[in-house]
Amino acid sequence: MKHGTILVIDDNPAILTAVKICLGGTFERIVTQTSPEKVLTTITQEHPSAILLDMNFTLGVNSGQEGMMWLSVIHRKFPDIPIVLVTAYADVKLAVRALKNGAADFVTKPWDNDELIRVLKDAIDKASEIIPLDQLETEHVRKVLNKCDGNMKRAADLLGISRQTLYNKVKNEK
Amino acid sequence: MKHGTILVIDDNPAILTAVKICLGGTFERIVTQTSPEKVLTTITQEHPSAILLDMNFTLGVNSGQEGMMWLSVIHRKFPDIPIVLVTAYADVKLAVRALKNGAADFVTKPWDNDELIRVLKDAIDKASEIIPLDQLETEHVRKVLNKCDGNMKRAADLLGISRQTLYNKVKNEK
DNA sequence: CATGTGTGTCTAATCTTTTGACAATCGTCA
DNA sequence: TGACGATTGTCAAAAGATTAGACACACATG
Repeated sequence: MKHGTILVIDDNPAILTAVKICLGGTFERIVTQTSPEKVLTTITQEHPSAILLDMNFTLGVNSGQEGMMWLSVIHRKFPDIPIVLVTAYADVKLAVRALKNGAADFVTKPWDNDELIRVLKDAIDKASEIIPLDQLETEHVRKVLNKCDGNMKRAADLLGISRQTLYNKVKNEK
Repeated sequence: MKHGTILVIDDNPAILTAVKICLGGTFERIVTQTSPEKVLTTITQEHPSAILLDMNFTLGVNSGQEGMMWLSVIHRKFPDIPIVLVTAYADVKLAVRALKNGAADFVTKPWDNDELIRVLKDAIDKASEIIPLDQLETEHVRKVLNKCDGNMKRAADLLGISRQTLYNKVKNEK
């Protein structure tokens, strides 16, 4: 089964062509763009399942700052769309910062085609996981209870529920 | 105010000494260990607020596999303790894999002392954030509703609640 | 235009949460 | 040790949320 639309942003048309060929067999639709300027509009129109974003657009500037900035802009506006960053200038600090800023993954040029496909698929799969409300609640309750060393009164306060409610929840989940 | 205990694991005693001096002024207690073998026991005893974990322990093996393996082991057992990885062999792929496996951050040797302190503080702060239950719920509901393009029936199904309940929730949160 | 799907609304029964209370337990500090 | 403060386990009654089921209505699609 083919996975949704991928939006690819890179200032090099040759790269865009290569990506289209590489991803065309796996994904339903590949939308490309050579500049990130209008990216928010494109996203609204195309509803991509994932975004592949290059990090350098100004000739001679290879710091990745631009990519990082667009990552933030897109991620703030569309937190549910996974963004995979791409750069030719591998840099550990940059990669770490990107992931901590919400990037789904970080790939260096030149990439391995199969790897790129896998990375995008993984990112989409992860982003489309849906957790039932009660499971989310149970997990969070356990976590907070842990942080409070089992002190139910304090945990209940922090969770914003009454002590008895927390008491019942942990009793039922056991 | 001094932040809790830091557990540092590195096979080089000189590094451990340097870390102790570097972190001693900022954190309450620095516990060190030259091998990750007994780390789970140490964690149970010391309840560290964060862990600083070197990635290479076998002489001549610098792939970082060992650190990655211990990251997984510790993270599975203590998902609430932030783990900062340290390596002398900077490698983008490795850093990305580490963060995706649950590492809180990734630092390369030689590090900047102030940066190391900041990274650990950030990691601890982030890990000790506690979100009230209703906020968590509201955010998750919005996210799922988004993914379902506003289709309440489907969203309610996926969330494991009735359509009416979801209807009331979104009405109240508006 | 007929059909299927989802919305907005209502009701009555059921379950959950809350507030407040009280004795029992636990740690700690004098 | 003894007293104190904080937390737990438990209960009850009132208030609130969730549920299934129903029904008319809107809306897209064939």
